[in-house]
Amino acid sequence: MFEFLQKKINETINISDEEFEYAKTLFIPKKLRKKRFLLHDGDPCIYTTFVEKGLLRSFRIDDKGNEHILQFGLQGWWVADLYSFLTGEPSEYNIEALEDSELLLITKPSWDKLLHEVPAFEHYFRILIQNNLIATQRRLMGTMSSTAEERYNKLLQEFPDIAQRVPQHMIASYIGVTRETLSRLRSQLASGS
Amino acid sequence: MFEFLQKKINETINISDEEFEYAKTLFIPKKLRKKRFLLHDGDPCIYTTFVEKGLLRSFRIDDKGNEHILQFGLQGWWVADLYSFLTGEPSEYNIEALEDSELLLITKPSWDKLLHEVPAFEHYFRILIQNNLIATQRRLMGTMSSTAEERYNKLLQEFPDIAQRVPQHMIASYIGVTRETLSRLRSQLASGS
DNA sequence: AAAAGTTCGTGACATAGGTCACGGTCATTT
DNA sequence: AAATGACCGTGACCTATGTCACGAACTTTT
Repeated sequence: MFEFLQKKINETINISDEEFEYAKTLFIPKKLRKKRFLLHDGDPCIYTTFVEKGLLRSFRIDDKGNEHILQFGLQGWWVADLYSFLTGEPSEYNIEALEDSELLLITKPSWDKLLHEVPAFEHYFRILIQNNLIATQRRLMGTMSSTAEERYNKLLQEFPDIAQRVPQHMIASYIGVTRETLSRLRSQLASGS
Repeated sequence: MFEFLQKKINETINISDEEFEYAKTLFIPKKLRKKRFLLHDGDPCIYTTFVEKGLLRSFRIDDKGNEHILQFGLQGWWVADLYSFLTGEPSEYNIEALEDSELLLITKPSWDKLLHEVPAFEHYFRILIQNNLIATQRRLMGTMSSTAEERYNKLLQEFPDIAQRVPQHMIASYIGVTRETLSRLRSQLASGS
């Protein structure tokens, strides 16, 4: 159950076996079936989640009822609504399993404890968040300077198998267009080249 | 020269006077006059910058020659191209002073030293980056779900005096529209309400 | 196997925002 | 004081993308 977490953490920091054994006691394993929700908007996001297996998505529903995907959570990724997790405020996001998934949950109090008692974890999460910030900044600049087609290609490059694993309308809502626009774009790409 | 830095840091963490005195030795004070560049794209971003006074902007120029502003750096803010700073790769961003500014620069080696030797700074930067990530995620979702007018109003709300301090075309390139669109939007707002 | 829901394509049309071009004002430089 | 360049508004037109509507294929449920 903890294999992937250990592997991922060891990619960035060095921790002793005892430290990892301690960390393990703070996580709550959970299986989540496809189409089930881990978080509904309006509720506070009380866990940060590590994806051991499966696939999650976090998304927002805007005033007009349109979905916008913030993140796909593949194996080895962390998923949460950070703001709600840190403040306890109601979340504006939903988190849903797109495949049967195996998750490791950690609550805010446990997370605080972990970061405080094992400084290597503070270091680990700093780097994790840092990389996430870089990626999010890139995506932001991409939405401002690239066409839908360029954003689509960039997504396929980053997540080569995502197009096979999730429905097209979710890909559309990740790159920030309607499903119709993506559909036309794809048929152009198929014929054009 | 270090008043604002100390104030800002004390807002999030508790550090002793000795720790701050040590930190001070790692920063390089620099005055940068209006329109001067701290970083040109193509060069590596060798400093992370704290704005003691003045105003910076970091921006990218895309393939078509259009500018896109990633960040306005007001007093008390940190500015850098994080990716380039961390990896040493050439930056795709420019950093320019929009007003005569007083800055505190820290190099990557000094920054690493600081975070390693004073754990409170690791904690401080984790929280800083975390808040930055939350803000960037919000801006990303905003560009996908809001109109140009909504994004403009949101910017004015967040930085009430920015409209007086920077030219309109930079505000346009921050919210992701052309200067013409912003100009029309503003004249609508002026007449409409 | 039938029914219901989900996914995807596509046509007709609407619209927000981009592009190009011009002119006027103001600040900065010489 | 003249000249140059930055800044901003605005008209005419263009284009990418959104909206609405319909139908077909496929999947899941009963």
